[in-house]
Amino acid sequence: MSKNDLGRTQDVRLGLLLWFRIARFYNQSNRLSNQHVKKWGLTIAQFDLLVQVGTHQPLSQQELAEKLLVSKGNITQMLSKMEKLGLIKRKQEWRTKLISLTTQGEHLYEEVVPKQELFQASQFKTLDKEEQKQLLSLLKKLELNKG
Amino acid sequence: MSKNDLGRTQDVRLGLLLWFRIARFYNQSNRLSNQHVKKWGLTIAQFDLLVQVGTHQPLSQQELAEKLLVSKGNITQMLSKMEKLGLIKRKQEWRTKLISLTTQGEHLYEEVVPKQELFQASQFKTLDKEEQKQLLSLLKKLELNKG
DNA sequence: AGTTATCAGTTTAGGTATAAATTGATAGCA
DNA sequence: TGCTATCAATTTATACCTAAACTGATAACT
Repeated sequence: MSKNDLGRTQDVRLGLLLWFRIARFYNQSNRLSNQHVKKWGLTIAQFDLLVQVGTHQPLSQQELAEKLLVSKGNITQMLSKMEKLGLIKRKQEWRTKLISLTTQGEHLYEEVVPKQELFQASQFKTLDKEEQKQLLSLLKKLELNKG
Repeated sequence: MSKNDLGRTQDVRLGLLLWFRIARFYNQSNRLSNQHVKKWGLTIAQFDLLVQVGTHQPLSQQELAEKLLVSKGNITQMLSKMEKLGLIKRKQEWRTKLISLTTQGEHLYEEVVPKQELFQASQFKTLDKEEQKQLLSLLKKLELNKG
């Protein structure tokens, strides 16, 4: 194995380690968050949807899918469920359906969102403010990958 | 709002931003990886399982669940599928079942794993080596949260 | 031997997600 | 008017994942 190959192998290993750490943190954090919002009968996916609708209402299903980074099909399914739960409502407007919170949805929003956000943020408490900023800037740089 | 509250609000916001960035990167990376391993008829979950079995065989389903950070029930389901595909085999050994790759599984492993690992690692290419190490150390610190 | 605890794996029920094909409505042009 | 493009949302088929209850086998103690 040449010196160059060795270098590349180590780069791959570092990349894999990074990937593994991120996946591990993400999954664990998700599990914890799920347990947390269960108190209000919600799942994390439903909570995220509640936040986006509450923050940007009214908005189309298309927009919602983009904000939540999921497929349109997924949105259709989740909205059906949350419509049944009485948390959101759909209103046909030309070709699109505008989504907004019901009164009940608004109440839940006010009740849960601040608490869950606090909880979410607390998962980074082992890092001080400087480290958090550093992490954020590295993550931003990572996203340049997209194009 | 007091000066103190303002500070706390900003901490929460930073935490939320971090969470959002990580989720975004994780989901996107997963999607891309899924597209990549599809060439070999695999999904990312199946690929991950293939890697763990290939690296640690023979191992029990319990151990496999721990390595992959998923539930035992999930392992049961995935193994049934991959057994049908002829990639892995189970062997009852006392109370546990020992999992290992079939010949076909071995072949696929040799074929796919190096390529996919290269692909996985390449997702961090917008960071230089120093930045990658920095990111890794921040992520490690994050994991202390667990206990 | 008989009772109880423990533990690996399975089952069940339900939530989340995708890709790909389809529907149905609007828009724009021949 | 009629044809075609387009586009939001839905449907379909499939995969992943969990929590919680259950099964069945071994261990371990009296």
